[in-house]
Amino acid sequence: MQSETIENYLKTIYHLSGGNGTIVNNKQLADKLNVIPATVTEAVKKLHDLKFVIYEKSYGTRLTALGSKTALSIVRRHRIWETYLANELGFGWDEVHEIAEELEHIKNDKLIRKLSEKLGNPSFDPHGDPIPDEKGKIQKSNFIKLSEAKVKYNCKIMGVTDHSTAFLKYLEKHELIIGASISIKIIEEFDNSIVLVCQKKEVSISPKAAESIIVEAL
Amino acid sequence: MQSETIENYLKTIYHLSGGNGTIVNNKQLADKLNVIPATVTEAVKKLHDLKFVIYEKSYGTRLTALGSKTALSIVRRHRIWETYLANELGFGWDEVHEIAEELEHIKNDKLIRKLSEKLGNPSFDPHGDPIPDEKGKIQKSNFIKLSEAKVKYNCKIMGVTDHSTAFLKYLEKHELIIGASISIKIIEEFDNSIVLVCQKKEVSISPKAAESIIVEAL
DNA sequence: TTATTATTTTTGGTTAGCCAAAAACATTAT
DNA sequence: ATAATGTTTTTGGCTAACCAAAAATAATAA
Ligand SMILES: [Mn+2]
Ligand SMILES: [Mn+2]
Ligand SMILES: [Mn+2]
Ligand SMILES: [Mn+2]
Repeated sequence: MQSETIENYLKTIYHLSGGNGTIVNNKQLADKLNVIPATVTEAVKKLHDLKFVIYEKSYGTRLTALGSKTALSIVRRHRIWETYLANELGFGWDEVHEIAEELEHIKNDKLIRKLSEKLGNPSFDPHGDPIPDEKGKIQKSNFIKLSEAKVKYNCKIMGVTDHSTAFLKYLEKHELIIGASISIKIIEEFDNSIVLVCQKKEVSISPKAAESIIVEAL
Repeated sequence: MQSETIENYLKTIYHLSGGNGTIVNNKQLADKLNVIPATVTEAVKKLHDLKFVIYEKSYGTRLTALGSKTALSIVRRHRIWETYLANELGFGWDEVHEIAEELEHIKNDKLIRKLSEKLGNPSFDPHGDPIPDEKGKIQKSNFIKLSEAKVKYNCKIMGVTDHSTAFLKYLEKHELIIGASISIKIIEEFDNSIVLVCQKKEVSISPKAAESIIVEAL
């Protein structure tokens, strides 16, 4: 079985490559995993030997089919746990990521299946991220970034791409939570800030924040 | 924070010493932890340096107050998870131990508190073992081994001391589950086997099995 | 008490994961 | 094209956990 370290590498490569097989470089991995690039060099060599990635010296690393499948199963475990912690145990969406970061490494298929069933086999986690199914298939959506929405659009908040506590707390304060309906009132010409209505209240959102909010245009 | 290895040592020392501060020797630990005695020697030296145990060379090891407190919190996590897996996710009592063996190492007090609350702060796990509270206090009971029960006793099954799948499956087959009411019909003179009635059916139990069943005499 | 057996410790060695510093490559700017 | 900068690799070294084999202790049997 893979170690926790290997699993964290695979998951990180998966995320950095944006889900498709894009090449990832050592610096990016080193930054995300809080190790120095020399450590990454060693690690990706090993992952290559284990057939999880193709590592081309001084160039970069990409997942093989095996690596991709493995990464997806870790992502699945992570997001099932996040959903479980939020929906069944009442944790806030800003708290679940950290705990899931540990729980994701428990390798027991039956456990994940039972959790998933209890949750009604959800396709999205509390941040709106898709949960791969047992085969690794991800339900794809036609969601857009809030920053791409136009004036007068009516949208539903489906997720966030920034998982920081600060950001999530900020959203909560304005009741900008998953599932909330919003309508775009104004997009300021000079700075692209967005004025929208949510729960009958007007809120102004910076373009930076709008970049991190995922919505479905209705 | 303590590593998983250290936690497993502490928990094992706790169990081998029977909960009180009895001295444990290297051979016992080596057997339980599936390592060789030389490895244990190194480990207990380290645990001593960390103030978790008192290790006396060539003699044995016992938990300090700190070690005991730490061990108790691991036991608590283990048993809360076991209860959760059994009661909320529908795992069999023969399946929960193995999974809890991993889950017990997730150190998040809030998580354990939430799980415990959801379960109604139980005092006993699916095997009838007591769950220490946050302070490490164990609710003590006046349970006896079934092998100590006398003829005509009416009892309630409260736990088991053998957690093997084989044994638990055997009990299930005879509907000898936690909470079941039984009455002792006969205790055979020549081999101490016990004939009892459970769910209106007569069952004969070997003295070895009776040693591993914990009951409350009513 | 001496011999035998069991347990414990010491010593030397391994592997996984990490870092620091220096050297080798690549990329970008001038 | 050359210099400056950024990235990657190499080399040497570290710690936590493990094992094997040999030496030292302790416990038990003769
Ligand atoms: Mn992780
Ligand atoms: Mn998520
Ligand atoms: Mn464990
Ligand atoms: Mn138990």
